[in-house]
Amino acid sequence: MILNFDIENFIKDFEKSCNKVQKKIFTKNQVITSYIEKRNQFCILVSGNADLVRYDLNGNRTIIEHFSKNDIFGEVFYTVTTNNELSVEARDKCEVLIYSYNDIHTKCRNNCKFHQVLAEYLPELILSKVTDLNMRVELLTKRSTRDKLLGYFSLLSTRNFSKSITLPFSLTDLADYLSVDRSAMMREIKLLKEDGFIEKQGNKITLLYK
Amino acid sequence: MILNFDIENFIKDFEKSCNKVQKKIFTKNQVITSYIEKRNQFCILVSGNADLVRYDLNGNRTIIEHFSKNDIFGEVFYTVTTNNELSVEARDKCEVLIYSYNDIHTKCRNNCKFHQVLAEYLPELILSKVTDLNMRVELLTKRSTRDKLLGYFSLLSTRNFSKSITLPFSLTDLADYLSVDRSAMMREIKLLKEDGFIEKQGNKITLLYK
DNA sequence: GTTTTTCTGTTGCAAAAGCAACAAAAATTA
DNA sequence: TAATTTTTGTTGCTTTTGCAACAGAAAAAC
Repeated sequence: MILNFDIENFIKDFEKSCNKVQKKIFTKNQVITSYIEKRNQFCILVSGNADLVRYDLNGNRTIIEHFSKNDIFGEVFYTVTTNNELSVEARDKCEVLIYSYNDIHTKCRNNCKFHQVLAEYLPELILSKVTDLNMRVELLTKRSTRDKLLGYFSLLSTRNFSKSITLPFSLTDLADYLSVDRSAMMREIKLLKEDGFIEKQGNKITLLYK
Repeated sequence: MILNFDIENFIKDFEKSCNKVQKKIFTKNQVITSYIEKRNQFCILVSGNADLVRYDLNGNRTIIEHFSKNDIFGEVFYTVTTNNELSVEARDKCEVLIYSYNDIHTKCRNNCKFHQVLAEYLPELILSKVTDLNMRVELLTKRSTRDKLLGYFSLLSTRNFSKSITLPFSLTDLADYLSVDRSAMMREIKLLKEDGFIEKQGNKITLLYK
């Protein structure tokens, strides 16, 4: 997430100014949080990578969202229904700020600097999440696996200002992210190579089209 | 969208206090706005229904989002890429507030009441959009047409506190919203009836499960 | 009230995607 | 470094979905 302010510096300066905010460190594969109804947890990922994951009744795993530095998550953003088992899993070492977002109008009792600054930047943080989610919807509404793959690749390409991209996660995870069967996706990647759309070595992909 | 404040009253009181805000009325099938890069339009739907629609190169139409009273939209929320043709179309008579969201920190020069109140409620408005989008992602990541349909039906059912629901749009639109082929969706609805999951008369559906 | 348009419901066939299973490669852990 | 686990790549077969086309119903326009 690209922001106009440096969240890391902001945190360094203020994290100790409010005792309602917790900073926690998680290691790879640890569950950072599970989404539980009626709790208003709000988290900021200060460093590392994490995924919001759902396991459905058929055993399918879906990566609902992928989080990297500066991304925000937590059940404030989610209407939790009982048929979902949602949790945020650390992909690598993660530093996370956790606090409860009860009401934007209720200022922190301490009237601390942390909450003041956060309140100021909150709209931008959340707005940035909205644009992320809209891109996600854009991707998921593509009708075919091929279009999902090409859409995802060009998204990364645009972000990195380069025709060469490095996938931020494994192909297994990519399938769970695009919500398609892994083997079917692998087949489609092979066809994309054969049809001259892409070149691929490991998790590095070069776009040959447009 | 369910909010803690009444946007309609808010608008009645303040809409004339700021000359940068426009109120426009649209009739059925009119294009309210097209998403164009680098313009920061922000819109509030005061009344009526509208859809954010994309037409892809294969002629497929997708309803990216469905908007009703109090929903917000505009390209501030969207990273517009050139391969998308996105526009918001009025489903019926729509009252829309339109203004430019350049920077949350830049206060309106007039220092008007409108912008003051809006700035206060903006986080809530946007937050509510995030939860909407998350539900949309939840739905779109379902693997089969059947699961998408059942997921959508239970969503409406939960919202209305009733096992009987009335679809907010036509079946043709529903297919475009779930991003599936209409005839395939109709077949699946038939199977859901035959399997005793639902009952259907017109656009009213009764859930028989759970 | 008639015409025109849109929507619903259905079907046969084609194409795409899912499933299952396996071997090889790579990465991780012991 | 060896053993174990995870990931990648592949394929044959099955199921699901998409496409195209059409008729009747419903809604909208005239």
